[in-house]
Amino acid sequence: MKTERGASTRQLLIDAAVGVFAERGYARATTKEIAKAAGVAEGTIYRHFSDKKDLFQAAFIEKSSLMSEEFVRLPELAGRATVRDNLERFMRVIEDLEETIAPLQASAWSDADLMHALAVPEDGSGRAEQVVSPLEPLSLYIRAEQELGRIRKDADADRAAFAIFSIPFAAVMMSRMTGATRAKEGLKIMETLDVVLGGLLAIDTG
Amino acid sequence: MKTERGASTRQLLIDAAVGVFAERGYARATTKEIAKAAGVAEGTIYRHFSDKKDLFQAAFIEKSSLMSEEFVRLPELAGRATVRDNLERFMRVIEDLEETIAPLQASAWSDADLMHALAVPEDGSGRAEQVVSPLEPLSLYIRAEQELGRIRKDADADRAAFAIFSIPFAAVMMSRMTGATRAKEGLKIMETLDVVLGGLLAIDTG
Amino acid sequence: MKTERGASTRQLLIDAAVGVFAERGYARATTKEIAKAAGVAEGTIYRHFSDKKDLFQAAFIEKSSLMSEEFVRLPELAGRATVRDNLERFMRVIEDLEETIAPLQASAWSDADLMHALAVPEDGSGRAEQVVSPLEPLSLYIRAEQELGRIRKDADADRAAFAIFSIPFAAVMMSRMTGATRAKEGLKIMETLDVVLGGLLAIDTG
Amino acid sequence: MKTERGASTRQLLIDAAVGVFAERGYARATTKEIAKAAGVAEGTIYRHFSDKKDLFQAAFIEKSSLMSEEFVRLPELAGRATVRDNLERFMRVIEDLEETIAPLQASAWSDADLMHALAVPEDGSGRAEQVVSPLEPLSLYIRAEQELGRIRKDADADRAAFAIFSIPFAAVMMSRMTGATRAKEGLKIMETLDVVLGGLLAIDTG
DNA sequence: GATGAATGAGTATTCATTCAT
DNA sequence: TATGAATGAATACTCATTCAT
Repeated sequence: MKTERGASTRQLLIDAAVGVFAERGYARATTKEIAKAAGVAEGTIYRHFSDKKDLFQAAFIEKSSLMSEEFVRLPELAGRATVRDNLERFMRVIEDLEETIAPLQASAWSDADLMHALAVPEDGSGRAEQVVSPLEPLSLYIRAEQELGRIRKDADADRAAFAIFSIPFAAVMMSRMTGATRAKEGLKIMETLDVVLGGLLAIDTG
Repeated sequence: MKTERGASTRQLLIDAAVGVFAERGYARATTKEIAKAAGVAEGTIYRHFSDKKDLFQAAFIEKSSLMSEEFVRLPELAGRATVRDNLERFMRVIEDLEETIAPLQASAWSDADLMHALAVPEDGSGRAEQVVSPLEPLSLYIRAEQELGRIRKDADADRAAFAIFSIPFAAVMMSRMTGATRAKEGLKIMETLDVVLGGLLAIDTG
Repeated sequence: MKTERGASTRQLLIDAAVGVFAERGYARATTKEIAKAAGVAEGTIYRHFSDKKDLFQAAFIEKSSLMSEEFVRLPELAGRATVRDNLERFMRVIEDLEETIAPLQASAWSDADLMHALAVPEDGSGRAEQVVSPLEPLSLYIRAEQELGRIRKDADADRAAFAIFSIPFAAVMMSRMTGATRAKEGLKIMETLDVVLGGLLAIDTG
Repeated sequence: MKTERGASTRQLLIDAAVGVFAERGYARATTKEIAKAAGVAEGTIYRHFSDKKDLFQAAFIEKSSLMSEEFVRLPELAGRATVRDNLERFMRVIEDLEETIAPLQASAWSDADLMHALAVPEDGSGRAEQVVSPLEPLSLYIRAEQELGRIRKDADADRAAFAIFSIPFAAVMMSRMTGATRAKEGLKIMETLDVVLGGLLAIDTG
């Protein structure tokens, strides 16, 4: 689009789409409803996006990118404060991230084409590259702390990152699945983190 | 169902529905495809189920129940073999469980009515009650091992159960989301479990 | 379709389609109008035909086949009556044929896919084989008369067939193009035939 | 049009429209494509033409007129060169003419309004009158040659003109209908003309 | 005059559900 | 019970036309 008007309409549509896709899922979200939510005519969608899939993709990338910026800077925390505080920060961000993105991901769940579109954007613009997996910064952070001696060097950093990541990820997913609106509190993320930090096995020897 | 024939048709439909719903998601699964997979005519579905939603519900309960039986017996493992082996067994079962049920859950993700149907079955039979959360048996097992001294008594059993459960859960979810067909292997569940068993924090003092 | 009911519905649709396509052209003919003309619901079309193009094709083949049977037998006329009478018969049949088929052909005129579909039916049933070009029987007839000495042996039979065929073909086309409803009479087909039979060039020598 | 710029834009649009209408047919030609072909914005079309139909009409008249000029002068050939050469020239011109106009005519084929528009131009300028049927000049030419004794006087000139005209007309139409891109060559126009020139009937007596 | 974003009625097609057989 | 033809509301997408800039 070449005008400001067009650009803002595009944004209106993306915002509306995020809401409608998250609420209804990809298949049940209608272009009619999205257009209405954006306050434009249905046909207007197709001036800005080639089809519904393209709009979904744009909505997904938009939301992912917003989070990414904050995320990428988290490994800088290494060495500051305490490991526990830093990991809590990671988990909170992952929680927010998933809370926003998971509904969109899940809404695409069983559409093979859509899944593929999320992985490889059509226009080859490389915009998807900006979407950083939450695992990488976390892995980097853990490695940095291992260097600093605050995390056990015998732990596999990538596996540790996955173990940590899984907790808020599962928490968000489960709370949506069970329909709980505020399951987070009940999930006591910090106590769960403490289990991972301390380990489970009883130390046999004195 | 009053006749053998009717009962088996119903079962054929449920089995077919589980497969189709899991593969395509609720919205994209068509009654035509389900009927074809079951080897019956489309209209036959409506002799056994009031509508598509009802069929979905039956399929969901069916799968959930099947898994539950195996699951409920797992706590008996306490004290036998090693904690690590037993937890691996738990994780493998959770992996299988989620691989079957997660697609069904996710397919209902953003359909309010469908969500409600999963929580409160229409016929009031309470059959849904049979659907045991994977967390409870795991929690029971951990508590049992704590009694036996093989798991640290200062760990919160419920939180520990959630931490363990999250790993295969997230593994299955992520592999579906990224479209990976066999991401499980790459996820190295056992190494991840070891991280949780051993803990992350470096032990400061000698 | 497996029932009589289905078969007759299919025929109703083909008949309705022939009318609507001929009247409105392929692009302007709506499935809604065709369904209405057939007295069925719109969705019913898709139980019998995979899409609009398939319906068009069926309508086209239906009409073409009807004519073909009569056509193929015309070469048997060779040697009987007079050449002029026989060629008149050919021209009348071509006239009828084109009057029925031309509207359908023209309606597909600028749709490349549709054109292709007319040439090569999707199902590979070979039904299109039945659709005989009007040129071939005419060519056969001319050759037969050449053998019998009633048509000049130095004339190229295929070219002669095309020259004869062109007359009723152009007559029908032109009358539609100019919107004339009964241009045929004005076109005086027989007088035009006489021109071709007698030749145009003045015979130079005495 | 009052300015140079406006006039040339109008012409650009007409030229673009001729191409697009001929290629796609009226119904499938989009204003967007025509505007793009003309190198102007879509809205610009409506500065010069009241609607799509009006543009079509202008395109049709334009092409018809262009051809007419060349056509009208052809009867002057009478007496020069050979009848065969002159008629070949006629046929080639008719071929070109139909190749350009036939797609436009056919594209209007089954649109009653469009047909009417071709017959009676909206602006009442009478420009349509300029569109000469190809038959008239040909008929004039034949009559002239009959006077000169190079064409049989007993032939009906109007019918002879139609017989000649039908050949390239049918050739162009058939080649479009069968989708053949270069069917013309295969149609051997000259050999077909020779059939008409020489006549078909065997001359029985010496 | 020219632009191109916006419009919204219109279109082919899908699919859960009904019902006569 | 089972069938499968028929239904028609719903949906993504198109495109001629309008209009603010």
